[in-house]
Amino acid sequence: MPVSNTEIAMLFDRLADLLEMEDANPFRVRAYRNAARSIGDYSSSMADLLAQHKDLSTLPGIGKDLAEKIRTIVETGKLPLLEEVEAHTPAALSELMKIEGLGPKRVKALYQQLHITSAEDLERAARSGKLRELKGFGKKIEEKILLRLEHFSGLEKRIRLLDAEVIVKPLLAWLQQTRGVKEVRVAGSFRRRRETVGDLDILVTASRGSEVMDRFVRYDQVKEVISSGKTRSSVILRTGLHVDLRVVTQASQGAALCYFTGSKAHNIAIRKIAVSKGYKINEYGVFKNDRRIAGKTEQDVYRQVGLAYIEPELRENRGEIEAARKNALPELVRLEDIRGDLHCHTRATDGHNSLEEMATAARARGYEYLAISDHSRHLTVAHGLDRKGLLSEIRQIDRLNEKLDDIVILKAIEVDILEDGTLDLPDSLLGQLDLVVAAVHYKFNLPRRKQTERIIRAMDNPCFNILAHPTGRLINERAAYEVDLEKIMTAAKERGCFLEVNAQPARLDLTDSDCKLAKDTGVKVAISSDAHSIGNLDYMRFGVDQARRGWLEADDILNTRKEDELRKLLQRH
DNA sequence: GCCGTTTTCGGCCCGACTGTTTTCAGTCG
Repeated sequence: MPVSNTEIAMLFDRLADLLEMEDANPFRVRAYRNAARSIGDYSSSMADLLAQHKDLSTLPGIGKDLAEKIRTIVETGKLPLLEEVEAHTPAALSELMKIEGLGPKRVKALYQQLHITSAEDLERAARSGKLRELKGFGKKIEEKILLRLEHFSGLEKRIRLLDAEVIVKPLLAWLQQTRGVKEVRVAGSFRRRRETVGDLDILVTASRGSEVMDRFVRYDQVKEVISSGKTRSSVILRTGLHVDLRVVTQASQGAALCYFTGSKAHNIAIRKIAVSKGYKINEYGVFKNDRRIAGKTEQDVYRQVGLAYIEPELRENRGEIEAARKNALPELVRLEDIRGDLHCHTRATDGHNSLEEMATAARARGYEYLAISDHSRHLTVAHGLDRKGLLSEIRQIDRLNEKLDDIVILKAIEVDILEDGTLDLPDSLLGQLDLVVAAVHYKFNLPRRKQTERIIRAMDNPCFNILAHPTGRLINERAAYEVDLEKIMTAAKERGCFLEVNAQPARLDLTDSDCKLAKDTGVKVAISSDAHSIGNLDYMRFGVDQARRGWLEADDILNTRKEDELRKLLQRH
């Protein structure tokens, strides 16, 4: 299997950790970290780019040296410089740096003076009171390290956006009730609508002397207070989620919101622009010679550095700044642009509600159409429909459509793509439907080329319209199957097919960068809830968020179309 | 190690909190 971008990024990140311990030039260290991030985020794999003879040094943060190192990694799986460094600085030290409170300097001291290379070594030394004797350490640090070690697994765990929403809601209500508090907002990756969040950044606008900090650390879900100051506090909740709270005054609100929304890479890029114009940006505003010239709103901050306003979902330093400078930012799709849902289930297979209940719920959301796409027979665990079952559902939908006059129920199916690329029901039957959603539900482990061929062969069938959850991944549960998405997107465009952004919070498949790839390829996508109950229809907003992160506009989305336009697009040529 | 609307050399984002210090280094975001 070719070396993945994630693996390359991990090697560079580890190299950065170890170099930091060796007191390497901090800017060189940063260059490796930037490269790791840039590569990890990139939508095409480095291996593919090299196979196509692309010049990697044109990628942001990648110069001649790093391009060559990437080539070596792809060709040999190894990074010689890292191996050289590991000869005198064990790779395991990079793991220790993940423990909160331990950075390069302290880890280096631990290694050089106490020969500690693992979490186990560290725990032993802390228990026997040896840590406090080191210079720069003390009793408190020793205690904290022991506390952190209890829950340290070495893996950073990010939780799904929906789970974060559930956790943050009561906390916001709790903070909102504090005297002197004007506004409470969640910033960070939560506001950028990333599919997972590692921690929560909450920004409170309050008058001076507000008690909000006291109240924050007294919240009954707080397990541990990490730090607590006048403007900034940090806690860990019982769920294990890390929450940072910052308090600012109204005059700084916009600058603070920018600052704490990030991403870090975006902020750094913005601040560099400010510096080149003779300004300084921090969380309190934009300053010229210590005089604040902007900061009340985010719009002010961007305007001051000569940029159009950038939506939070785009703030990843993936080209949005250049686009803002040229006034060429996309006009991102909004939830209100969505006219219907093209993938949902009923009780006929594994859904929880009846056809009529789903229709009523969709109408209540203002939709013009709803496609009922139950499973096909191969998916036995979901009681997939056979010929008879589907015909019965078609008749029921016809009858229901006669009764409804303000929403149209589209006849659809989520048909299995079989191993050989054929569809699970005969064309004569699929031809009677308004649209066909097709999906891979088994044989996830085919080699990349075979999986790609399987899906493209399925698209050759003129009944095929939309490829559901194109990579099959489940966030934090199951990796995507090996597939060449770029090839699939090109094939879909050529054949008049579409890809789905499945809006289930655990799927969000396509990913944000895949959405961008779809846009660049010119293939349109459907944002679909894949609802298995009436409540699930609201997952649509997560799909819209993901699409926005992928730069998609209303025009890039199939289900922003009116019914007649939608039907035209579903006609294969 | 990267990068260029002053630059191919000399810069590289900025502040808060903690603990161990007696004025600041380390870490974090």
